[in-house]
Amino acid sequence: MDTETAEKPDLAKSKRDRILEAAATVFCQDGYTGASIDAVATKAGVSRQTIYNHVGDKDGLFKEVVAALTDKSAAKFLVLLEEFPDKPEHLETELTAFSTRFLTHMTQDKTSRWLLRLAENESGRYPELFTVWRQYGSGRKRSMVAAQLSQLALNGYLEFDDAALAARQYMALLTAEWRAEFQLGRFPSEEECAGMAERAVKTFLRAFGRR
Amino acid sequence: MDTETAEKPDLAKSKRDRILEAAATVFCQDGYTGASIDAVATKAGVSRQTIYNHVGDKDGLFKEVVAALTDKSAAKFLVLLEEFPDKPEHLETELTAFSTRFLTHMTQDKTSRWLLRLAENESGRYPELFTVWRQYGSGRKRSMVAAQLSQLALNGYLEFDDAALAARQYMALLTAEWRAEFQLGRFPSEEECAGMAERAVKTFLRAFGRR
DNA sequence: TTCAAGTTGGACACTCTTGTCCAATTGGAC
DNA sequence: GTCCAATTGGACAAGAGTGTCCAACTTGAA
Repeated sequence: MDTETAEKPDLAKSKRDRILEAAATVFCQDGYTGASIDAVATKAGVSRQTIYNHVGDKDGLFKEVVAALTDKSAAKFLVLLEEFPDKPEHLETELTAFSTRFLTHMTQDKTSRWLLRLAENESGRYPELFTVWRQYGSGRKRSMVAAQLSQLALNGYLEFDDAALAARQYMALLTAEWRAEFQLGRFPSEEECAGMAERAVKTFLRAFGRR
Repeated sequence: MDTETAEKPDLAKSKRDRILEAAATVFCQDGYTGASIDAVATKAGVSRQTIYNHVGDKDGLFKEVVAALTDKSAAKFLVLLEEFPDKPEHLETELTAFSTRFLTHMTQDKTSRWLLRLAENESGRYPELFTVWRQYGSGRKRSMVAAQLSQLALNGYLEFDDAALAARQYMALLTAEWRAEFQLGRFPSEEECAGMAERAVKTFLRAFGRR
């Protein structure tokens, strides 16, 4: 109360979690070089030494953060994917509903946004980071989406030659407006996500829907 | 010859240009915080003091770089846009040809790639940088593309409700594969750009081409 | 030649960061 | 209460970066 830290020590969580969470924020905000261990320490409400005890050095901290975020994000996406429509009654409606949840997750979920930012920003410094992210993160997601789209095609809802390409284009359309407009600090509300998803799905179905 | 600098002092250019060019490279590679004036100086083949004489301080250097890149990129795009098909004989062929050049420019031209990277990475530190870039850079380009697409629609080649949305989705489709696959250091060859452009245009026309 | 402007490299003070060390403190298990 | 491990805060050396100062040097023009 008397200290000036308006941060969120957020007790109840383990020190380790608090460190990783704070580190994710700081890394994403300031980049690898700009991030200071001290900033992480104060944000986590922890002494600097404790961080060194847990993760060794700055590199270790960074890698732990990426690993943790990757796992978390993958788990969440798996849950999300279960709602992908199999044999929809109204394809457009149901695909839009799924897309809305997907986009909301990508844009609002801290984990996903952090990971995306880290992968895009620090890929120069950590080439393997981009590779891993592409393989386990976006790549894995895309191939899962491709599988779902294939099923829809098999069931006669869609028409395309290349499922992987369709999945890529689906995701590009879904994030088109977000990338152009929001990207920076602010991020879209759920209503805005719904609008973007609706417009993306409409175009996607114009291209790939059964004629 | 006897020095170990494998860099490119690139005489003949004015000192100022060499400084800005080197600074662009370093800023994009290492980010704002990670970039050091010394690195810029040696890369430009110039003494550190000279940089301070020209641009004041690090902030000034950064802003000069962004301004220079913005101007350069805008000028190049204007030239490029003149080749956008007005009344094409074969829409798909001609739109693909333009898209190939557009994508090649975006992915291979150092200026564009640097600017895109800077805008995406440093928008946290310089919110107005993202704003300016969106307004004069990507936003301006998109609205020009939208105008061209409107003309095609008016001439009976395309069908859509919202030209701005169509332009956004066009650009998203165009860059879909690049964002997913390349992004990092490596960038696509002209043949790869042609392939990506072809696939993007095909989908775009499936969605918006005259039935 | 002489002058002036630009340039150079080196030295400098200052700040910030990393990573280490350590003595003091805490807090839970027994 | 006692013990033990984790934690804390502070001090510290080493390194890197910024921005300033300045004396020496180029270079082209008057």
